[in-house]
Amino acid sequence: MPELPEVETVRVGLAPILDGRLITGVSVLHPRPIRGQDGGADVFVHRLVGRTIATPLRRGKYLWWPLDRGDALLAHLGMSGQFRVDDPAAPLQRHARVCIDLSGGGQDPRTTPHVTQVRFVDQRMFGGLQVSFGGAGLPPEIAHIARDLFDPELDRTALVGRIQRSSSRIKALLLNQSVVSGIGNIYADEALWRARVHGETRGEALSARKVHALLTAAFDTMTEALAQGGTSFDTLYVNVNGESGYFSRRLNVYGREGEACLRCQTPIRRVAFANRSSHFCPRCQRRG
DNA sequence: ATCGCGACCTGGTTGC
DNA sequence: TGCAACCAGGTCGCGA
Repeated sequence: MPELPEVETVRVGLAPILDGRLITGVSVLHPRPIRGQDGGADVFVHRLVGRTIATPLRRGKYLWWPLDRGDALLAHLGMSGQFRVDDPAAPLQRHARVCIDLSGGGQDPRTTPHVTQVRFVDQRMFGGLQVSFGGAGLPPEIAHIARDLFDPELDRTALVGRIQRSSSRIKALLLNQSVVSGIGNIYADEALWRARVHGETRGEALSARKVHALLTAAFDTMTEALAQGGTSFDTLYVNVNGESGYFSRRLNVYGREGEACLRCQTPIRRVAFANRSSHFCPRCQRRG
């Protein structure tokens, strides 16, 4: 569910809560979200308690909290994962899976209470947490994840070239996290609509100019979504305070099957694509 | 190299 | 009202 703008909203929300805080306790309420942890819950807890956290980082849809010995708590929200910041005495959310107690001063003691609990809440449990030993840089578990469009070190020319050399369909390339990360089904459909590209066009059939326009469309869509606090259809996606974003009001094609295209009034179509749905305008977005 | 598919999960909505 | 089928924004691994 959460794509780059939603994960970045969570990262920004967590930053002042986590930076400089000490982990005083961890409780694993369900084993599923730490399935990737070698050694299971005991090791997970042992490696976190007593550690100090730095500012959280992100690549694509992955988030990690650097810890004081060069390792990190690596997290993916999956389809329904949330990080919630609560008073430890507040009632547990129904799908709370892991609770992490923090103490010590945050950056701003007026807004960060002395004792806080960060809860990983995940209804469907496609998300996960694990301690990674990658050193200060990118956790090795996500070495295959390409830079995202918000990454200042992204080599856009190389990315355009990679896309143009591929016989894959452009929507599959946008969704492939080892090509460019952070884009999921919603923003892929939105970017393709904005750039007037049919998702089944092969990468090799697109001009460099068109690929650039498509990447710019994806970047702009995600930038606008981030400014709105992310996209949400319901309470499944929320920020660290449990609030939903407003970008769903601005979606141009996603979820608009049968409704008029906002450019040409042609009814938006929905078709199956790689085990999910694609939404597009059959007039604005012609196959290449 | 690429694709479709199933698996991993829960729960809300839809239709009979 | 009950119940089954279908749907959901992600990722991984399999076999073709």
